[in-house]
Amino acid sequence: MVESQIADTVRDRWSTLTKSDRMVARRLLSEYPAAGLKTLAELAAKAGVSAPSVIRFVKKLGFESYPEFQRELHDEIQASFEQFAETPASGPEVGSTDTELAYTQSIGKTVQKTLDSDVAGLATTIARTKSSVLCLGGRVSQALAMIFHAHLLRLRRNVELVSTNPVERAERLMDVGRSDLVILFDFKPYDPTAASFARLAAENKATIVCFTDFEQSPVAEYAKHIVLADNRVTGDSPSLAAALCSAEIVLNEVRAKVGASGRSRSRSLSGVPDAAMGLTLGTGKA
Amino acid sequence: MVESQIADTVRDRWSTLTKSDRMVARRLLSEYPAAGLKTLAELAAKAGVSAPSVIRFVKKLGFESYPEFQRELHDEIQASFEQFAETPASGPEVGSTDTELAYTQSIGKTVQKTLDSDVAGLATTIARTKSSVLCLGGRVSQALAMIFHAHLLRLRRNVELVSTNPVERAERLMDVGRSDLVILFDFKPYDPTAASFARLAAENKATIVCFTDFEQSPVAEYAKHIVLADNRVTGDSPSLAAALCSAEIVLNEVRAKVGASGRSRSRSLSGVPDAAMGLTLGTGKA
DNA sequence: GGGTATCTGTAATATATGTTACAAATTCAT
DNA sequence: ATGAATTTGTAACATATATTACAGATACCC
Repeated sequence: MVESQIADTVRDRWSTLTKSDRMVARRLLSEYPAAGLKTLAELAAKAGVSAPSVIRFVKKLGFESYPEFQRELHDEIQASFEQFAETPASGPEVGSTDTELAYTQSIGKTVQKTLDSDVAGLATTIARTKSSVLCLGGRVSQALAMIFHAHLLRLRRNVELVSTNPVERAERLMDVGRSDLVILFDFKPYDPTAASFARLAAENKATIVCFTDFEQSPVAEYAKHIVLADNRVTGDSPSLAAALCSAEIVLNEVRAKVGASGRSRSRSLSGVPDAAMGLTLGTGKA
Repeated sequence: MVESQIADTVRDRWSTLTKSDRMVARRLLSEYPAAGLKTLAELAAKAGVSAPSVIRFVKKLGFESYPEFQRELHDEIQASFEQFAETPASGPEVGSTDTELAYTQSIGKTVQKTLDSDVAGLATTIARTKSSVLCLGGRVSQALAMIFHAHLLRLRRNVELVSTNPVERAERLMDVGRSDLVILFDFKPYDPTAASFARLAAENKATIVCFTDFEQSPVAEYAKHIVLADNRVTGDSPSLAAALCSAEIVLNEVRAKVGASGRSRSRSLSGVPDAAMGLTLGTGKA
């Protein structure tokens, strides 16, 4: 299926969108493409913003006017329909037969998407050692936060893994401020705790980074940077493999940014018992 | 293919349509569905008829008005998109970047290897509810153990995540016996704690399962089942993405084995957690 | 904390849109 | 062919729509 050009543009420019823009974007993506076919006033009402905000949104995406935006959308829909009409009735069944293909496609899509997004900007933000970094995730995705934390620890200081314990989270939240960078991993089924944490952290002016799936966790609304990963590999159960890939890509970018300073830091840690993680070991033996 | 309700209606009523009606119908079907998304005047012009003719046409199809006709069309398009969203991307390797290729190849190799091994036998072992299951990993790979544990918890009972704390591990070890299943995740650089744990558990006649990389952790020596995953994606840093894939594949196999009984268990767990978290975190200042 | 810049909603406005009424054109039966 | 029935286009109209200008609100930066 053709990747949606407009939807992609929205996701790409996410970091440049204002609060109202994002409300519109969220509504548009969550009911794509039908939401964009409605009238200006209707879309505005559904998104919970005023009509001019929608106009500003579409103009920011590069369209001259709302009607022009709709024309583009029509073309896109038409293209999708025509493409699908050609497709023979083969291959909708993915999961059970060819797991390998499902995985490689999912990961391929995710990696491509991650590289297309503003990884460099995100890496710069993360590499900024003046801020403190807090890593946390949902019930399952906390594991990703753990991995991210473990690696980032070797690249910069002031990196912290926030416990899954709600009480500890609430306590930690009291000290979150402007100079903090909150990195959240939240995949469907979304964790309400994560959303609460993000909201309150955002109210305290912290910078939010969100790793989530294409459906986008509610956390994404508060996020300055969003990293998307496909989590639907087979029909069975959501996968975090692609998410881990995108996290690793970001980490590699941060590693490149940090460069020499990070390497010396890594060396200084290497004497700690059983803490070696081979970040600088390359292909050598342990 | 999706069945278009509106297009079908048009074809059904073809015999009742007048000359102008048919001009509109032909135009609509030949550029379906985009033609119906345009304004009344535009569709009329394209069809070569007057605006009122289009109105009469849609009313004849059973719609109250032209806007209502469009709303129906929107719903239909939305339904189609949601259905298509689940189909995989067509091109497996087109315009691939180096990173993307590295990941897809690594994962492809891993998945293939995992499927070739005795996943079914491993899944049967894991699904055997009489035994207790202990999940644990190394410094970083503990995260994989967490994910595995979180998912397995929904499929069977007596699943436990062993802390990374060496003291707690030693304590837990005292109760490990013949009926226990120890699932270890250990990737380079290998965690000596994991190896010790495996050795002692093996001495106590526990069954060992080991997820590791191609070089094979020392833990593999004691293992009844070994699941291998490639961890060298780029030169930068070892990756756990492929390992996660293999873990997910095993989990899916267990899920298939467990079947109905696990599903009811999953349902009973779904509402429980996070209720208190919402109370703790959700009542912040506005 | 005060000043600046940015964002957002309200209200006014010109335009476009769908609809209706009616008359001209076409079709069909006799 | 002629009149009745049906179909179609023109023009007027009320409404809805997208857009602009402006001012209040908010966020940001020294």
